[in-house]
Amino acid sequence: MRDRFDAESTILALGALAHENRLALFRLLVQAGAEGMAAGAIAEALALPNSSLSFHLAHLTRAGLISQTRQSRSLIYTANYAAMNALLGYLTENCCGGAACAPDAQCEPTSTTTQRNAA
Amino acid sequence: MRDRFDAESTILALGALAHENRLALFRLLVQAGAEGMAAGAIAEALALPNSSLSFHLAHLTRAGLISQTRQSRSLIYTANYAAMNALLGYLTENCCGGAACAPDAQCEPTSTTTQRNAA
DNA sequence: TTCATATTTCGACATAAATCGAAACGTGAG
DNA sequence: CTCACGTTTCGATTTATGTCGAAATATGAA
Repeated sequence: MRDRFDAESTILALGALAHENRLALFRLLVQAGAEGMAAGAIAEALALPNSSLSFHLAHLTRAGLISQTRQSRSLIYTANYAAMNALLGYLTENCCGGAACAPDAQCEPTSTTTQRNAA
Repeated sequence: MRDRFDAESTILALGALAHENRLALFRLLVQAGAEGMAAGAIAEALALPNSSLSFHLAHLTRAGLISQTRQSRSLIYTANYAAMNALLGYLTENCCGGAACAPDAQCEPTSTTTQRNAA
């Protein structure tokens, strides 16, 4: 994943997060850390019908904020911290005058297992 | 302006910024600093019809990201740095696991005149 | 192969967002 | 008062987004 966003990627990411269910979904995946969560577990946690959830997952994926890996029958989704950092980077650099802003907000997964974020 | 955002304000602000014209508009106002810009000047800079611009200005205002003051016949719009900081604060605190994030991105207007941001 | 499970895609619908000309509004000048 | 100016609101239209059941796809088990 690229670690800098341009205006277009930024709009895509902002739009992806600018929705009640998707913001909650992304936060859930952030909490879940590097292990991620299966679609079914997410649907249950957020009390969403599978088809609706799938729609939102696709939206966040398109924006590069989350990614997918298959684990047997389940599809595991994980938050993409690099993309989140890129988004914050763009906002602080381009929407705060560039001047008096904190250089870069840097975020890392609260990794609980052995796997690390290979984005 | 409140200096912490909750999920709802965050969604509103994200949605406001998640649009080509509005992101450009907000950036323009950030560059303009504390002096702000008149609606007409913005319309010209962004090459937008007045009515379209007005729609976007209202959207950003509703989200608390910009504010309005009258100066004779003109309406002057200025970026609301406090709101931007609140947004960044929410994102770093709630969407980065809270843990390994930079404490708070803090942004200040690149004030060129004597007035300061009284938000 | 046949079946159950996990998840996505499709289709139909409802709702919200964006666009922009024309008309209305507020403000100051003559 | 009347007029010009800067800006917003209105109205009509187009386009995009969100929702969710039902059907389709992919994986693994028996």
